Amino acid sequence: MQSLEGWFFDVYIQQNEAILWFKTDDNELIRLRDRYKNFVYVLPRDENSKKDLIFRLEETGFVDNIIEEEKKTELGKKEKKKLLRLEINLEKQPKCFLKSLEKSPFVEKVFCSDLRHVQKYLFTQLKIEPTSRVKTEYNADSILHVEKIDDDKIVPPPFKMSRLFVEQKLGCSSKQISSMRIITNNDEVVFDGTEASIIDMFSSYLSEKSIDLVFTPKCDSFTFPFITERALANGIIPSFGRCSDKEQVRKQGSFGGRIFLGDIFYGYNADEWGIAGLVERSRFSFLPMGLATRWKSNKSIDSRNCFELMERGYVIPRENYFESVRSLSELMQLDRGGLIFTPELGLHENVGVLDFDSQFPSIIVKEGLSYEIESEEQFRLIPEVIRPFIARRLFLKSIKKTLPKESPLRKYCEQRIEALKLINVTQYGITGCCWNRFGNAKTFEAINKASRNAMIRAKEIADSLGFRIIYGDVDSIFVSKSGAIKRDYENLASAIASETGLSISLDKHFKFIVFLRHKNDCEFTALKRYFGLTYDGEIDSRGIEVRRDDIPDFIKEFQLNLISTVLDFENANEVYTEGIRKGLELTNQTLDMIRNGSVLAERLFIKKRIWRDPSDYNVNVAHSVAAQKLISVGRKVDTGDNVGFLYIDHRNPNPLLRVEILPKWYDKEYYSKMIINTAKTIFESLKEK
DNA sequence: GCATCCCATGTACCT
DNA sequence: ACAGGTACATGGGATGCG
Repeated sequence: MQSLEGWFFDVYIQQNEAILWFKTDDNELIRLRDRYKNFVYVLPRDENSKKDLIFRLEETGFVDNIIEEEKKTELGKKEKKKLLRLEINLEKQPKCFLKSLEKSPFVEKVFCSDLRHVQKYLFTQLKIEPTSRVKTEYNADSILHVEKIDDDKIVPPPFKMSRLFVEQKLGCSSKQISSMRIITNNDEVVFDGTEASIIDMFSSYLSEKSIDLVFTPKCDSFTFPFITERALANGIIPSFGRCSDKEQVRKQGSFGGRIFLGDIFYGYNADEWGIAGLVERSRFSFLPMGLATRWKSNKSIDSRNCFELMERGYVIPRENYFESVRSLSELMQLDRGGLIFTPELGLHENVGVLDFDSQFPSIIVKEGLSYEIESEEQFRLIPEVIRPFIARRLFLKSIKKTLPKESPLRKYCEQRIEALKLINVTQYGITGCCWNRFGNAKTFEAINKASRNAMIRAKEIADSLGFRIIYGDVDSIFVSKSGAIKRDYENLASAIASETGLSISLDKHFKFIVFLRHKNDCEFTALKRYFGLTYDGEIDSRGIEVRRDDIPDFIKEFQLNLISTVLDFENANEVYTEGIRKGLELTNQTLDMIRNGSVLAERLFIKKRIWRDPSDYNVNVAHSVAAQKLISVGRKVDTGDNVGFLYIDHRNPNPLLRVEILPKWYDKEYYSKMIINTAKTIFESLKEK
């Protein structure tokens, strides 16, 4: 018998076996095997059907074993039902068999049939989350025992990740690889030459550097199929794993000891720090990293839900996409989302921003809100699932405070916090979602209602203590009281916290904050748009040009400078007089730069995302024209890609001549207007009073 | 023929 | 396949005016 201590790196199912990879503390990857038997549960229509069913199942040869078990079949119901557990032989490719089972007249319902094998193995056999720290005992290459070891370190497991970028040859009729660029931590290598040599160098690189994770944009939809196809075209049999296990990349990116990650990195980044966040997501969702980067919120949370339920004796119903039909009157009184308090236009001084911490997750836990609203049991799924992850996030937040700024440890910590934040908050989003197999619109509405009540309560308390509500959006309130200091706002937060039972704290303390005029409807104040200066000297803003990725760098930099120029004074009066005067000066200087052509065209690039196939735009909008131009020079553009362009002649009657994808010159009039609009954002709600 | 208004389209942002 | 709420620029047709 041998044993190892290290990290549970990956797992996939091959035939009737689970293949597990561990990374030891000596940086060695070890491949071990474990038995795995696929199974589903069946509820027969009645006693007679059961006998018929068992008889017929034994004849098919798909089923190795039939066991009668008592299981809970419905969330929130105590009742257990007698089910048949069918153990299915995977070598016979039982897909059609499962379909016929669902349709069989003897069968009332089939359970656990739409879980992946790897999920069934993890949830019912191994019961350890991928990426966990483990101690493993094994004999030859067969697993005897795996045990989880607590891991509360901030540093993630030492998985080595490379980022891969594949470039295509332009202008060729058959697409070919022109080069590959690989970045591992701070080392960058570029491979070029013949396709065969590039692919060869890539494979060698992976094994020589002992890379564990490969991240490449559009892995499944483009990059991976592309390099595989090009390898084959060059007579190379693609091998990018550490062993010759059957290719699994299409399903979950597992390649025998190496994982090609998908491109979902919500709340964290696909960089050297991002592994910490990825590990959190993988552990939460109880999925190997390949799936954790491919499955979006609904499926990831569903995965954790299924694990928790199976642990408690439930079987998993099939997803069904039919939401119960609602009458018009029901739809009319549907509970809407969060509450917004409309702000007063213009400049405010001394404003405190109080934020409920993780408002929706906290409400779910505090009120015990879950899919099973009228449950017969104590157990509530969503609170049970969220609670430990709220606690973990709070723990990490407290650690973060002790870590020096810019330190690697702090970055790891932040990534973990971000990943958990996203998981926790999307729990709310999926409660009423029709793709959620447990979804329940009433639950969604109950959470909304509780959120609004908390806001209303917060407002009442603030009012009663003499604070003025300046603005509020879903889980934050902006309040002011003349002469109030930081301490007063903190006390208000405590008062609200003890009244509502929800944690709330002072997030920012603005010296000046400006709420803006609605540009389309200028009688009103715009929501979700403001800028201001805190007592710490930080500029903060929402919604305006500086916050937008489709605004050129030059413009954003100008607006940021403008805000500091205007607000950098002791009192409101000075802002209205000196601030505005200096701001106008800056605006005119900047306009001159645009008009005399001294701004680099590169700095005026506009970046927009393409949300549909470039060919089916109805209108010749600038970014669609830019996409068409990129395609015409051989570049690949699909939905989700960013296109960069700049206006060269925005009034040209031919939409194709308005924009250009290469920086040559720019339309001075267009960008002057942009500067003016950007300045207007700052000035227009300031000028009166 | 031109300016102006309104509306649909399309994208991005906020929590 | 996470939600709802919101702002805004742009293009293009309809409308009005001379």
